[in-house]
Amino acid sequence: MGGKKVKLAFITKDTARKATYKKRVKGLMKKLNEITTLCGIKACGIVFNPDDLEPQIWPSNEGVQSVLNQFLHVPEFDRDRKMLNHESYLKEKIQKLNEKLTKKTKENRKMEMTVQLYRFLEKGDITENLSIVDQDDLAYVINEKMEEINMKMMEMEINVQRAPGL
Amino acid sequence: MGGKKVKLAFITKDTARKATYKKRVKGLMKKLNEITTLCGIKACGIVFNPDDLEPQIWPSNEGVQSVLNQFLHVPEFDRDRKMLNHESYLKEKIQKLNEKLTKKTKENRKMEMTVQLYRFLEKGDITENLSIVDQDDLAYVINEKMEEINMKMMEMEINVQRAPGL
DNA sequence: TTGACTATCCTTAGTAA
DNA sequence: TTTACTAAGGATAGTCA
Repeated sequence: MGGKKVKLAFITKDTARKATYKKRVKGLMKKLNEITTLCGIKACGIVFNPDDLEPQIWPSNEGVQSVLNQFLHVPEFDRDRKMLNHESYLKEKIQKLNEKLTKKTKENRKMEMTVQLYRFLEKGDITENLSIVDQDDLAYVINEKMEEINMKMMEMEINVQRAPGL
Repeated sequence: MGGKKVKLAFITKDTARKATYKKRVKGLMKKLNEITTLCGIKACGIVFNPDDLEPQIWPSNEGVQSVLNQFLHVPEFDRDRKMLNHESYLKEKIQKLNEKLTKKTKENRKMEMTVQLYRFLEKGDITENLSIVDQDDLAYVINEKMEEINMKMMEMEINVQRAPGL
């Protein structure tokens, strides 16, 4: 029935460890969002999961911005180009480029989702909550909504990273 | 007594906010430590506190660095390239090599991005980018960057199409 | 200011569907 | 595999020393 005390040690059982990882990453991100909101500060976290190869980064603002920074760098092109005169190497390069393209496309889709969420934040579904007239309550509802959206974004990122074939 | 439910909103009272900050940062770092141990992964957290000037980092700077260094130790690209001297060997093994190189390049690029993120967070453009807190500005920046990304993608497609004819 | 206390709320390990 | 549940342990807001 859950809730047992857990020894602070590596969980050897694979399924249990992964389940714990998922739950705790989610919890961590929530905590980060909370301290960010409550204390009006900036914070971020990075988790390197060997199973995913790709680090998980949060929260939203800095996360998005740093992701964008990464997009701006497309390294390795010039360095590799000199190898293109060898035919087999050329084919290999094409393969690499295609893979890069695929990856970029997927990342781009992820970005689009993020942008959509931010637009949703901007314009706001506040009209849903027309019954609320008190300003404090309204601000609170908005905050909760933002939290909800942030959590959804983070969950989406998890799902995207997990997607087979990425 | 304590334990009251707290609204997720900026704590305006100075002393209360600082007290909460202190407690929650401690809690966060503990959580980070736990997930690191339990799941056998690497993680780090950075909290920027305007009052402190120095960001709170877990684990230590050196710890974060060493974490990243681990990932930087991907096998050398040049070492594998030497095998390409003998064309016959290359043709025999080209398929395997393609896969191997592609995989390593991907890993390498991911790590480069990670390092960029770390640098971005640690020293770099934090102050620059922190100025963007307004949602409108953020959305605008995102849109701008997405255009740049699309341009890059187009460039990449052109390169891919050109390559076979070179 | 810090540290200790503790009622109350929160997180989550284990389980089951 | 994910989702839902919940007992139990954990985190912490308010308070006092």
